[in-house]
Amino acid sequence: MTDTDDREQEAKRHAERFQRVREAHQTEVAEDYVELIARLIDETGEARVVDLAVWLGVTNATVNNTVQRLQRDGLVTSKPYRSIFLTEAGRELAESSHQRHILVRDFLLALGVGEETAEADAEGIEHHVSAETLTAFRRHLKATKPKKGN
Amino acid sequence: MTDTDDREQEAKRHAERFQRVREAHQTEVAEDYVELIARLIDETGEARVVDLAVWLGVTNATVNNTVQRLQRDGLVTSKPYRSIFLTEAGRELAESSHQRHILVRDFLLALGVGEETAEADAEGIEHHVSAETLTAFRRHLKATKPKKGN
DNA sequence: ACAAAAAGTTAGCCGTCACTAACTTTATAC
DNA sequence: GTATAAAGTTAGTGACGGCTAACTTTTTGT
Repeated sequence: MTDTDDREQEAKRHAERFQRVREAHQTEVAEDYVELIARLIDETGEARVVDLAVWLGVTNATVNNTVQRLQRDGLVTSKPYRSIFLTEAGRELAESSHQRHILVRDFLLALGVGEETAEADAEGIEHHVSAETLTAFRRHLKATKPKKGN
Repeated sequence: MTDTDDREQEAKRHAERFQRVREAHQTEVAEDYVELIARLIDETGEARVVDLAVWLGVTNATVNNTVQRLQRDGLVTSKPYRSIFLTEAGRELAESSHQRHILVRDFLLALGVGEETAEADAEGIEHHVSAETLTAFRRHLKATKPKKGN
């Protein structure tokens, strides 16, 4: 029954891929929030609920809920009616998410995708790119981009 | 106050990107299901709840709920205790999802990403790739892949 | 300094997508 | 042809991520 075994193995691998996608979904929101919080702090000095709401296109109430979850999960700290800060873990997650984001975006740009589309697609894609694929992106950028240094 | 206006515009664009990602999320599950249903029908003659459950790595009960939603949304038909069929709309969605899936996968393979990683990443990425980016992927494949017909 | 506006919070709601447990229906194996 | 196994269904639960409405706190403008 090697055929059956093969089929079962394939189903198993298929299922594992889907489980990985589901897991990625659970961290997406957290990554988007900390990335934006880091940016707002960097550019404006602080991250407020109302700014996150505007930049994410959701209501204040939604931001509040999410920030509480992030706090529960040790990514941010905030006291009532005050602005939001990143913990060390939050800062690290923000930094790695940001690096990945710009790599994906730059890769799409290098492929000839337009600015706004690259930015938009990167937002969705970045959460689903493995380390191996990121490496491939980097390799491609190095191979094609060097406009000056060649 | 052009600075403020610029900032507002940027925030607005940012928010729109996130809204697009959120919309994509709502269709992801539907796409994964119809794609798999089409495949199972093609390869085994029918799509049963238990097979979907195994291939997706979820329980029968979860598949049942989702299939009912898909039926409500006009993508599949099924009678109690019987196998699942695609509607015309479901078939079309399955076909376009499949095309997109193999394009993304082949693109990753062409970049030098390994088989299993390409397959896994494609599963997550495919739902977030715009038509423009797909075109860029196709262009890249044509430019690099032509092993025979050149 | 105080009224009005802005920001933040809380409560309650809803849909999605998971789960388990208990049940019914269909298929299978004598 | 009936008992058992497999498949499918239903009911109830829970987390997440969104919403509105009502409320409180802070900020702002005069």
